[in-house]
Amino acid sequence: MRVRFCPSPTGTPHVGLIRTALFNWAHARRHGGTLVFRIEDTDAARDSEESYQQLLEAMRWLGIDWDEGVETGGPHGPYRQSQRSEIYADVLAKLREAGFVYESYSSNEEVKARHQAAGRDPQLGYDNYDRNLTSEQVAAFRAEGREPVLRFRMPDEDITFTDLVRGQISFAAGSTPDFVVARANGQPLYTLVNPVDDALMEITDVLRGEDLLSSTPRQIALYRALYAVGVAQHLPRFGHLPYVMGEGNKKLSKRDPESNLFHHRDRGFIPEGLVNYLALLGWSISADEDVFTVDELVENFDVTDVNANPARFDVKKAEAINGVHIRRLDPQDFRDRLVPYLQAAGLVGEALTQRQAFLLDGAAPLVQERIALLAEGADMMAFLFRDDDALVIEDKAFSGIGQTEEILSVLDASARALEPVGEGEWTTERIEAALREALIDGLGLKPRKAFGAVRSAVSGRKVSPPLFESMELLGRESSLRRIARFRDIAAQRG
RNA sequence: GCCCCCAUCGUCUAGCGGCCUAGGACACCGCCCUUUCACGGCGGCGGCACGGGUUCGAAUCCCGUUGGGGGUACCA
Repeated sequence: MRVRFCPSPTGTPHVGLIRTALFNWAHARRHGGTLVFRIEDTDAARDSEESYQQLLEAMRWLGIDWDEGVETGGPHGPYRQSQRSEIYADVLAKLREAGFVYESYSSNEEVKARHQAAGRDPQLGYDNYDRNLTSEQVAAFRAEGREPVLRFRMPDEDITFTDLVRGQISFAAGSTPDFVVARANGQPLYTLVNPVDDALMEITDVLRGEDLLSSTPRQIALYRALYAVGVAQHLPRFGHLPYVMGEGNKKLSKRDPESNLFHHRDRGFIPEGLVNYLALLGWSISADEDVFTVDELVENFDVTDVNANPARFDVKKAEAINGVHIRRLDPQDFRDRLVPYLQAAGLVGEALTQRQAFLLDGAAPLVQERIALLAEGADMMAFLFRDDDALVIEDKAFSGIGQTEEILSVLDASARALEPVGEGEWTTERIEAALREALIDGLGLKPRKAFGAVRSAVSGRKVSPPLFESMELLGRESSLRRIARFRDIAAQRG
């Protein structure tokens, strides 16, 4: 089995595209097949090197590896279509010689005019007019300086195939007009190049987006012609994967940030989580479980189980799945993965200082259970990395912790209780005991209220990692200092 | 217009003629746990688009309707 993923490098990687890559990969891996990674850059106006690099980055980040193709090479290279011009010219010559392809001089306007003159719907596509031009007509067009495109002559027969995900699909003879395979300047188009390379690279299974479903009859007809001229050995199987939708009933747009794979990475999705979620778009591993590993995906994936209907990308669910995978991470691994997010947030530099490493080591286990995205984790522990006096106190930190008077008394009692706790005994247990005695027993407060003010003082927020643990990490001096500072701010606030 | 695809809770799905008074997950709403937020546990809300067939029996098969999507390029 030989499978391929062949994106054209336009724009930043779209989650729908990556899902296609993932399914192709899973399909190949499941059956011990070969995955070919080819780049379809035949449209110089739209393709970019940057996009190509992003494609590589996306694949590597998610662990979608390929056996043959760009960067890795293989027996059927080159794998960038922009470097395969001679091959296409050669195939085109064979096709012309065998009469499968002909010169077409009609402009769109002329086609439309002919439809109108004949009383047909002008919206109809190409009318196959140039199929049998006489040599005089050709000479006349040439004399006008017109350059012909090359069209493929569609056979006059129904085309039926069995789609791996949709079952049997038929297109009636005549429903697909002759199509252009090469521009007037000789440049071959996707319509030619895609099946030609699939044939040359001996692809057996074509898994692609639903948007290409209606071009399949052209593909199959061309394949038969390629077979006739000795370029193709056999027709591949086709499977058309459903769309990934956005809000409403629209295909997830490239302009929608959610369509951007890297947007999700930046927010803190981990490959394990995103792969899991992406696989859930159109496929499921079982009736009552939807969290699984890549290995489980490979073990269980079957294209014929893929749903034919489009799936909406649900960020909430994606995050929930990601959260489960984050919790499954080995603590050390989780800690390490947080670093880039701490850096992106400007909380730490290129290399961690000893103090920063200490804080991260201590805080990572505290946040691992409570987040769904890595960026959330960095954000939640941000207060530890700030200077005491630079800590931002959020407005919300004042809500739900009582009136000013009450806040001050809680803070004063806390400070009094904590002062006697020495540097050497500054542990979670001692801090909790001291605070409980002073606030719960002493002031008779409910825990919820009692620790709220201290939390706000220490973290500047209403929500934080566990308080006593956080204070131990922060240290005695910082903790007391923050309590004092918050007291001042609260007093001033009135 | 024409061609093609699709149709189960709000969302992703299980279901391939009886196991379905339709199962799970996310979201949402309660409750429990609890130093906040989470996690975890328990419970709730909520769906087979419609109409005809076929069959002893239909979410499942067939036809139609409606609705959605895609194609109809010298883009891929």
